[in-house]
Amino acid sequence: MKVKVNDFSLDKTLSSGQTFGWKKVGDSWVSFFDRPIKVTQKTDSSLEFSGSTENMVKDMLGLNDDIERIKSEINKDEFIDQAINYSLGLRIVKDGLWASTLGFILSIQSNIPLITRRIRLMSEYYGEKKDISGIELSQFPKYDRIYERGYDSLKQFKLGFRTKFVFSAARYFYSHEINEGMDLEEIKKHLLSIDGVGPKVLDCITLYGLHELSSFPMDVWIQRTIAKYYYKIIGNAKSYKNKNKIMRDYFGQYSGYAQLFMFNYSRMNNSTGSI
DNA sequence: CTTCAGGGACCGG
DNA sequence: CCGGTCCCTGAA
Repeated sequence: MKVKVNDFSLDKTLSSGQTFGWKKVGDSWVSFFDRPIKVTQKTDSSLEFSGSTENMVKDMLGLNDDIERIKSEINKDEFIDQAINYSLGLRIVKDGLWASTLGFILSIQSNIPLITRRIRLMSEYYGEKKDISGIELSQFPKYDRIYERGYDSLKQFKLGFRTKFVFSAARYFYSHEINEGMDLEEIKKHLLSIDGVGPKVLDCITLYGLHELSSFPMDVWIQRTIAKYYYKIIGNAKSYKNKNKIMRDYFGQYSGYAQLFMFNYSRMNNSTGSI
């Protein structure tokens, strides 16, 4: 099936470090969260997909966002204007609660290639395997499998201090009902009670997992960037919470896109974060 | 060989 | 609010 797109780059979107559940095979990208999906960008304005409905695929890839309006709303200054122009085609994904929780716990003190590899190895061990038109896919590791196979099984992935975080998250999802239909504040409360989910990881989960576009995760790169270019509005605010509020008030309801563009832009000159 | 930083969280003071 | 510590990997 085909879908028309504009201002969209599948490569940029899926390799930008916001999602770790997609793999590039040839010219296509494949994922296996709940079901196997294959997406190929044919031209700048056309996408081909299989394995899911059009609306589901568009939802996962941020294609239902009014990108033109978003860009115009967050374009508050010259710096963000540069970041926007540098990030043409980049969208915010929607990975769902569990996938983003696992991904961003694994992202703690790590770089993108390392996170991607951890997810791949875990998928091969925990995930169901399926053969889709010649491509063998392993399912994204599910929390119930992780929990049931136990803590010791996790050690083989050498996650360091993240091992207990991952297990804590798996156990929490296993024994609590959390879903996207719940009130956002209630979801946040659940997530924060997981050992390994702090303010930054929480913001990543709401932004890239739930597609809550007003979230503004602040990693070390964003913190350096705002210290350099936004010191005037940051003032003497120091805590994560205070700086976060200032930036969200500044960029508004689509702050998340400002964050992604800034991250993408700041990562440009960084070798360790390269793909 | 050693050193150091990588999309932080947690704990103690 | 601040500083130390946590585990592992890859680059220098």
